[in-house]
Amino acid sequence: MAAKKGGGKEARRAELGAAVQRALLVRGLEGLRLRDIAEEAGVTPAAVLYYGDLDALVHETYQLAIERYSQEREQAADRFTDARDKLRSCIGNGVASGPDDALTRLLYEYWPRCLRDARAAALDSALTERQIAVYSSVLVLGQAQGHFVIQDPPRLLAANFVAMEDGYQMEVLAGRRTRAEVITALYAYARAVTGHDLAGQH
Amino acid sequence: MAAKKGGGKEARRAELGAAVQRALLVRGLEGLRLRDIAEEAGVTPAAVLYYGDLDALVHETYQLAIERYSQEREQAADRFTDARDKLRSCIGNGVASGPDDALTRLLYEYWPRCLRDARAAALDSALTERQIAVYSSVLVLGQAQGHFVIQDPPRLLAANFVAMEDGYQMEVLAGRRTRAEVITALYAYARAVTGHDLAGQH
Amino acid sequence: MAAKKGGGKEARRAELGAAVQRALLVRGLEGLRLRDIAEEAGVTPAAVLYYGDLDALVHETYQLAIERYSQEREQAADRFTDARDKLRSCIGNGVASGPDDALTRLLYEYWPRCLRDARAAALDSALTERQIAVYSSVLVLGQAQGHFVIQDPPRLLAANFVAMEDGYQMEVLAGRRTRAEVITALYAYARAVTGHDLAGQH
Amino acid sequence: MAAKKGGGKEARRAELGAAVQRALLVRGLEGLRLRDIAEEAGVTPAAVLYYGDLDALVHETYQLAIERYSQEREQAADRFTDARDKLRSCIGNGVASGPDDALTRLLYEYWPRCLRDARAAALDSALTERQIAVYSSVLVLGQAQGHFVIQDPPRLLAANFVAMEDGYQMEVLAGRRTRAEVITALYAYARAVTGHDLAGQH
DNA sequence: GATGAATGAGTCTTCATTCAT
DNA sequence: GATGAATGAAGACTCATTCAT
Repeated sequence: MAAKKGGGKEARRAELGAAVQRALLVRGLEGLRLRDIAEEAGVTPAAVLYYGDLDALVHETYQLAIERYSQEREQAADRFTDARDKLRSCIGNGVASGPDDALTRLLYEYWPRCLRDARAAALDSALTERQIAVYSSVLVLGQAQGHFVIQDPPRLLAANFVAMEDGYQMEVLAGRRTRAEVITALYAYARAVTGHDLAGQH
Repeated sequence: MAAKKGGGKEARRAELGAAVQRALLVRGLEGLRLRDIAEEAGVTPAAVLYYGDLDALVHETYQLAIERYSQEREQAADRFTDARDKLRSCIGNGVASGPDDALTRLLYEYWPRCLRDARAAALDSALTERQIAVYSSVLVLGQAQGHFVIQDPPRLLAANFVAMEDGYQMEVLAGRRTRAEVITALYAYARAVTGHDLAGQH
Repeated sequence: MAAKKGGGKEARRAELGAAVQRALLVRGLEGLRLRDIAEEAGVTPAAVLYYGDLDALVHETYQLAIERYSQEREQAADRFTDARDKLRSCIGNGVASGPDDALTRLLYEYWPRCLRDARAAALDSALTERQIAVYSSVLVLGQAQGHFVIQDPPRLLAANFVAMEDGYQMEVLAGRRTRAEVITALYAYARAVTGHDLAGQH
Repeated sequence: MAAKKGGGKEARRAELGAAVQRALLVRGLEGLRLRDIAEEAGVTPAAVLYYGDLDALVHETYQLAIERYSQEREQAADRFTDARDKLRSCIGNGVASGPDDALTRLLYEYWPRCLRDARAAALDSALTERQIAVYSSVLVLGQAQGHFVIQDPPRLLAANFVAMEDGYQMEVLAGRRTRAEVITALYAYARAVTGHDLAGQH
C-alpha cells in the first residue's frame, strides 16, 4: 500500500490533469494538441493517450475547474455568519484577479463547447446553479438578519448577480477591466437591490 | 444585361460571408474547415481561398456580426423618443431569441479568440463600448425626462446592464433560459436602478 | 500591313519572351510560376497560356539566350582582323559582368534541365560547339598570322578555353569572383598555350 | 542483441540520406517530391518528414556529397609522394566516370540553388576552395621536387584547373564527352603549364 | 508503463488549366 | 484577345493513433 512515486495511476492522472490545465491556458481549446499536454507533463504524446483520449482529459479538467471554483466560493461564503460579510466575500471570491487568473480562464476557454456538447452544457449548467444557490441563500439570510431589504424574489436577484458577474469576467479576462472595477460595479448592484452598502464599514 | 448571379465580386464576397456564417454556426470556430464553408457556398475549397484566407474570412464575419448587432440595437433605441420606450426596445432587441439566434451565437462562438488575438479583442471591446453607450444615453435621457431616478453614475449602470445581458445571453444560447425569462430579469434590474417598472403600461 | 501596337501575335510573343526572361532571373527555373511571367508581362496567367505552355515558353527563352550569347561573341571576334585582338575581344565578351549578368545567368539557370531534357541538352551542346568554333578559328588564325605558337590541336585548346570559361562563369554568378579576375586567369591560360601575352600592348 | 536494421536513429537517418540521394538523381532538384524520397526509402512521406523537412534533408545531402567528393580527392592526392603521381591521381579522381556518376551529378543538380540560397552558396564556395587547395599544393610540391616548371602563381593555375574541370564535368554529365577525353584535355593543360607530360611514363 | 518510430487520415494551399463572358 | 472566377489535381504538413520493444 505504500505509494511509490506519488501513488500509481491515480496520482499520474492527477499530474496529467494539471498538465492539461496548463496546456489549455497556453494554447486554448481550439489548437490544443496532444503534444502540448505531453510537453507540459514531460512525457510523450503516446503516454498521455495511455490515460484516456483528449476529449475525456479536457472534459475532466473542466469538471475539476468547475468543482474547485464552486467549492472555493461556497467556502468563502461559509467563512462568515453575517450575510453582509458573506456577500462581500462571495463577490470578492468569484471575480477573476486579472487576465491570467487560471481557474477563471479555464472556465471560459471551455465554454463554447457547451453549444455543441451536451455533457459540457450540463456541467456549465450545474456551475451556474451552484453560483445562484450561493447568492440566493446569502440574500435570504441577509433578509432574515434584517440587513437586506429585498424587492424581488431572491432567486431572481441571485441569477442577476451571477449573470452580471459572468459578463464582467469576460471583460476582466480580455484585459478590459480590473478586478477592482468589477467589484465596485457588483457592490453598486448589491446596494441597489439590498439597500445595504457593502463598501461602507459594515 | 441583368447580371446572372447578383453581379460582381462584391456580391460574391457577400454570399461567401453568409456561407462562413452558416458554417460557423454549424461547426463552431473550433473545427471550422475550409470545406465546410465551401459546401455552404456550393463551391470548391479552392474557390473559397480565392477570396481570402480562412482567418481573414472569419474575422470579417465577426466584424460584420458585431456591426449588425450594434446597429440593430442602436436603431431599436432610436425608434422612440420616450426613454422608457427606448430602454424597453433596447433590452428586447439585445436578448437572443433562443439557442438558434444566429447573430448572437456568432458573437459568442468567436469570443474565446479574443483571449489570444488582439484584433479580435479590439472588435469585442468596441462591441461592448457601443452597447454601453446606448444604455448610458438612454439612462441619461430618462433622468432628464423625469422618468428615471438614478443613484449611480449612468455609465456604471449601463455597464452593469451590458454585463448582465452578456451573462444571460450565454444561458439563452445554452438553452437554459428563455428570452422571456431574461427580459424579466433585466426589467427587474431596470426597476431597481431607475425606479420605473418597464413591465407596467408606461 | 501597318503594324498595330507592335504588330500582332509575333510581337506579343516577343514581349512575352522578355517577360519570361525577367521572371526566370527573379524566381529561377525551379519555382518559376505562370503567374510570375504574367506579372512581369502585365497580363493574367491565362493570357500567358494563350501563347503556349510554360515549358515551351521557357525553352524558347533559353534558345534565344543561347543565340544571342553566341552571336554577340561571334561578332565580337569578327570585329577585328588580328587574331590577338580577336582573342582578347572573345574572352572579354564571354565573361559575365557580375552576378547580375542577365544573359549568362539565364544560361546557367536553365542548365540542369539538360540532364533530363534531350532538347535542352541539344541546345546546350550547340552552344558549347559554337564557342569552341570561335576560339578554335581564332587560334588557327593566330598561328597563321605568326602571333601564336601552339603545341596542341587548336580544337583541344579551344575546348579547354570554353570549359575553363564555363567553370569560372559559375563563380562569377555566385559572386565569388569578379569579371576582372576571371579575365586575368583566362589571359594567363592564353599566354601559356599561345606564347603570346594578351595583357601586354599587342 | 544484434540490431535488426542497422540500429538506431543515426543509421536510419543515413539510410534516409541515401534515399534522398537516389531520389535526387532520379527526379532532379526541381520536381523532387517528398513521395519520391519516401518511395526510395520504402516508407511513407510522413515518415520522411519525421527526420526533418525537405530543404534540410536536401541540404544535408548536398553537404555530404561535397564532403565525400573533397575527401576522396584529397586522399587520392595523399596516396602518392611524387607530385607527378599526385597530379595524375588528382585529375583522375575528380573527373566523373560518365553521365551516371552519382556523386558528381549530385553536386551539379544542386548548384543552381547557390544563386538564391546563401547557405548553399557557402557550401559550394568551400567545395571550390578545397579543390583549389589540393591542386595548389601539388603544384608547389612539384616545383620543389623539380618536376614542374611553373610560370604563374600556383594558386592561379590551380584555380584554372578547377574551373576547367568544372566546365568539363558538365559536359560529361550531359553525355557530350567521355571521362577519357576530359582527362586528356586536363593533361594537355597540365603539360602546358608545368612542362611535364603526365601521359608519358613518369 | 512508456517510448520512439511510423502510419494514415485529413487539412490547407498552390498552381496550371478551363471556360463563359 | 484577354479576363476573372472557378476547378481539380497534387503537394506539403500536422496530428492523433498504433505498435513493437
